[in-house]
Amino acid sequence: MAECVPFSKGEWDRVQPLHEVKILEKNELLLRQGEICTTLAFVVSGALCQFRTEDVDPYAYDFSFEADYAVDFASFAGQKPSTIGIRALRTSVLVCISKKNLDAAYKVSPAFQEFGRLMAERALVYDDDRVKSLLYDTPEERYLNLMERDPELLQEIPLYSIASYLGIRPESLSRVRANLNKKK
Amino acid sequence: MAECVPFSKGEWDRVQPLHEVKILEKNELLLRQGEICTTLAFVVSGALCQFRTEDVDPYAYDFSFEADYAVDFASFAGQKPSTIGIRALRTSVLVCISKKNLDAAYKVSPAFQEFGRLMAERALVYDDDRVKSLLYDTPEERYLNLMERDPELLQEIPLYSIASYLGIRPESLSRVRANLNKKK
DNA sequence: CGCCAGGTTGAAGCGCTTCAACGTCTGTGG
DNA sequence: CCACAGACGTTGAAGCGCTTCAACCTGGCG
Repeated sequence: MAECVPFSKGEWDRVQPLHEVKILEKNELLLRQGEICTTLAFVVSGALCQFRTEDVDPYAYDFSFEADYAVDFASFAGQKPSTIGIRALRTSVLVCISKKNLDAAYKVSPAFQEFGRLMAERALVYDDDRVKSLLYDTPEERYLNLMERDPELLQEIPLYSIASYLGIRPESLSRVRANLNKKK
Repeated sequence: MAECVPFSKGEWDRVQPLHEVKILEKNELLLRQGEICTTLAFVVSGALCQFRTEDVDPYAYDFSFEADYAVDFASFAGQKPSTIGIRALRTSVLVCISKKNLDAAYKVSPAFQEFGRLMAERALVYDDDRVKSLLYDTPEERYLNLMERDPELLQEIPLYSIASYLGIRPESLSRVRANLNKKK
């Protein structure tokens, strides 16, 4: 975490205690849909998914893998009710910081400001890609891209969650996969 | 610009000269697709659109209205060729800062760091909404939302650009609109 | 064993696309 | 001033891809 930004020793000592390590078992919730998201979680290991419960099937809106952040940012930044929940797909180790502590960290550490900016920018590039992918790529292409990003995912979470991330129905994903098998 | 972040007088004096005001006439390009995006532009007035030229029709990927930023962020941050172009939809007044100057500004001003972070976070919430909208909303709903955000847009840019922003073909948008007229 | 969750497959339906024709408006040149 | 061309939008008809609904299969588990 500290490698990419030049923290001074003093800064790091003040900022580090504001964090908290949290371990989530598989299927445990980091955030319940409708609650205010008070915690920003950095995924040290494991994987989480953000989902909506309105729909019949648990609807996966996004995944967070190692070195990603897991958060409903709109809820966290604006301190308003979240529109999604967050659940651990596997046992996951998180480094968490509360909204209050994060604001405090930003106050005492310019380097942490920079770090926060870089993280937001990285997330921005990711979201940008996702928008492009939803606009321009076929479900099959989106599926192949996701598999490339995390091949193990397939072994651990139901296909209907993957389908919802891709923006299609489970049955359609099933056919996409059948098609890919035929091609090979 | 300075209102939302506590710039000290000295900081602001050092950062302000790094910016440059630019005026773009209608249809003038801020960025040509394939070039490296070297400039971050804040839209003081006017409107721009980000588009791809691969497609037959100019494909609008996103719009930038007043108080938005116009930039291919992936290209700007990574200094690699852009996948989109940026064009003025109307005569637009921009406050620009180059990648080099922005990095310099971040170095001399912690308040500017914070400002940058807040801007990235705002863009993040926007992109997040867009992803949700593409996943969950119908083209008709997306159309109504866009019209609410900038009703004048309709008068100034071709419908086929709006269609591509929504992720549908011009003919489909035409039918959506015909449908809405019938309903009223 | 029997149940249930997850996945696949088939058939029908629907929404967006594709292609083609036509309408309208605007600008341009004879 | 009219004629014509080109850009933009609309409309119709056919096609295709994803959805919907229903049936069925499989593996895990009480």
